[in-house]
Amino acid sequence: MSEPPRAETFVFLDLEATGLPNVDPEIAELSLFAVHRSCLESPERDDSGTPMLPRVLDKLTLCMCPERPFTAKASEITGLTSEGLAQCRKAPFDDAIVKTLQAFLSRQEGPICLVAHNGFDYDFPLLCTELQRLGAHLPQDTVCLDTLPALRGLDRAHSHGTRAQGHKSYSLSSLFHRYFKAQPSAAHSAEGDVHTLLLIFLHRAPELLAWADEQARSWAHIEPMYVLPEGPSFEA
DNA sequence: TGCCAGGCCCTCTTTAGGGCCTT
Repeated sequence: MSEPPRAETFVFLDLEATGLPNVDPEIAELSLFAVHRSCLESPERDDSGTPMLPRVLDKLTLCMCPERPFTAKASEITGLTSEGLAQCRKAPFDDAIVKTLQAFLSRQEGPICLVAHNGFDYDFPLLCTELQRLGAHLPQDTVCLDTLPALRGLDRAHSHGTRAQGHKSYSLSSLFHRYFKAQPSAAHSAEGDVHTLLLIFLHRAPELLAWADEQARSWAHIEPMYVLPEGPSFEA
């Protein structure tokens, strides 16, 4: 198998949605932080040596009102409700969102690598579902990196089969706590979780960049989480 | 009443089971 193209921009991504894959969820909030490769290769650090967020950072965060209801748990942890989003006159994930997303990505030097935690099983297929519903596409050379299997794989390689890994948690908050000895801020807001994800990435940037260069998957290979039933569309 | 993901990983494994991870 040939190696993926070397990404020049990494777009860190998180979605908040109406539930888990078992309920065919819809996106209610998305957040993207775009960081050029050069800023990840040599991150700035504070006096204690902790990596800091790059100064040059494009951000995009949008809320949208899904057509289907939130599960109780999804509303509880995200703080989002259909009523609240509707009250603020938020439209669903529509063509305007797609255009904004595409414009955001077009500002970044390609190829782009989308980065999400558990992205292969959640964020990427869900975003793919919403884009497919609208007949929209991302740049053809876009690739994706899932930090969950990447970090597990890196740790496994380091442990050399000594079973040192045990039952270590690889949730976003557990990783952050392990690396920074602190609780992540604003958990389960899309922007908060992207912030946490980016700091986790920076903590192990050289390894993750090398992982991405070898193992990032083409966006074209991402399958939608679910396919919406065929039905008449009365939209103009 | 029953509806209620799924691929990956670990171990008390491989003829399997259970938990993680995302909202």
